[in-house]
Amino acid sequence: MTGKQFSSVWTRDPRPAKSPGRSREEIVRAAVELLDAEGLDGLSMRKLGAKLDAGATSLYWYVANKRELLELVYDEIWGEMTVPPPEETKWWRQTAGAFAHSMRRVMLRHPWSAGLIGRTPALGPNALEVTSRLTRAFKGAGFRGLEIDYAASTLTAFVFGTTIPEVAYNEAMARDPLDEDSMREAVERAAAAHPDLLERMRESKPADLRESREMMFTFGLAAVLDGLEARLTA
Amino acid sequence: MTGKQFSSVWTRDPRPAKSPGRSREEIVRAAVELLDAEGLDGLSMRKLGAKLDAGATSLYWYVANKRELLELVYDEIWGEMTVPPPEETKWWRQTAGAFAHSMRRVMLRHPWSAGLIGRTPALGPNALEVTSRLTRAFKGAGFRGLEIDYAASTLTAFVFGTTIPEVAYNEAMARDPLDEDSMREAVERAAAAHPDLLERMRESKPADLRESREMMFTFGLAAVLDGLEARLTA
DNA sequence: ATTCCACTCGCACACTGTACGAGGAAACCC
DNA sequence: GGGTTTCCTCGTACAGTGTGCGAGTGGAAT
Repeated sequence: MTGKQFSSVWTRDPRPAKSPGRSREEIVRAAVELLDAEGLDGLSMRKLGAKLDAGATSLYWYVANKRELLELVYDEIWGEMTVPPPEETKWWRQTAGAFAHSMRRVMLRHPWSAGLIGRTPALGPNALEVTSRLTRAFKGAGFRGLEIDYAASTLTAFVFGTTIPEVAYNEAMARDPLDEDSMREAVERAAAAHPDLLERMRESKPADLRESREMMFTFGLAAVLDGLEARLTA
Repeated sequence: MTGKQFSSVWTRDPRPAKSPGRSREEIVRAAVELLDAEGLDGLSMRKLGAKLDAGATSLYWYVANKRELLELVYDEIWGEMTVPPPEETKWWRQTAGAFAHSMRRVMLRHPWSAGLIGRTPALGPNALEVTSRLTRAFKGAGFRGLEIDYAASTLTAFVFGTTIPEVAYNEAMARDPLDEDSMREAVERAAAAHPDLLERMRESKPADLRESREMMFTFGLAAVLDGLEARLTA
């Protein structure tokens, strides 16, 4: 009553798509390819049109605007996440952990997704399926009422809160590769006034960056799951 | 050796700023005002110039490019976070919790910061000060070596992983206010095939959104801190 | 008086999302 | 057959973006 109607791609019915000319699926597929190749900023309606041998504005027949296109593409991401059906899993931590790792891997595989997650409404069928499984897993764990949502939110918040900086670093590095040494030196200079930070930096070798992130992730994940479990017995 | 030099605003020396005409501080202050008023997309060099009675390209004397400007305003955000010096705090959870709440409040106060956190290198003096205090707090808690970093990262990942969706929702709502009922109905229709999700939705009243978020945050924060504490005694 | 430096800024370029409306092509009805 | 309607494509245009370039200005130092 107070505002205008909520609108999303998932709200409206899609175009009938009778003729086999172009279709939403085709457009979304091309968009994902473009995004994988050139990142979120690399996706423009003109480029996407060109990739499909179409005029830029032709796409607007299938999609109301770019935001809607992104909503569609966003749901593809959720489709790539593998969450074992909680009913077939003995331990809820197994479901939750599998989801967390899968979500992180998907984000690293499609770095542009980091710019969408959390900012785009996740109402597509794939997103709902994942959310449903997660909900069932936490319910099966023993959470009740709102705490089911809280627990699920806490887990996903950790995953993408951790992964966004990773992705950002990767992307920046891919855009223009930086000299590791000069970077390290610059950071050390900036942190000169903070001996504790310098100490921390010296202890983390730059070589094992990939492995170090993996360790960081499993450490944090274990902590989050432990913390959730603690909330159960309380 | 393998790439080019790392460059950041914090790497280079700022302009001498002799004449009292314009200065970095003034520009950054105006940029923050503009960002608060119009959001991240609302900040353009032309608008910022106009606000300062200057041509758009005049700003490029003080700042190499827009990214550098954003690095500068980004550090302002860190400056607004209040972290009690860990040496004066009895319990590390107090420091960590205060930081978490403060970070969230700052993000809610400056919604545009959500688009910067995690994507922009946090090398400004304010960011370093906060990081240093956090490091000291976790060290004081008993963490050793890399786990100090892991613990701190886990905490901040949770905070901004949780807060980004909040901010995104607020911003979308501010941009064009939506009818709560139509939104709810749309979501219910989308989730029609998932009875567990419908059940969850019906249980959460829309009225107490603000309070519900607060509860969600304290729930998740407690879980994360518990989980970290568990890692200590292991 | 001349040179130099710190600074300002207009113009231009290539790019963005998308509103609009003119067209084509095929499918339907009489 | 002709006429009308529906689906679909796309050229053009508009208002905006970051920023490279080079010309210009005012004051201070020589």
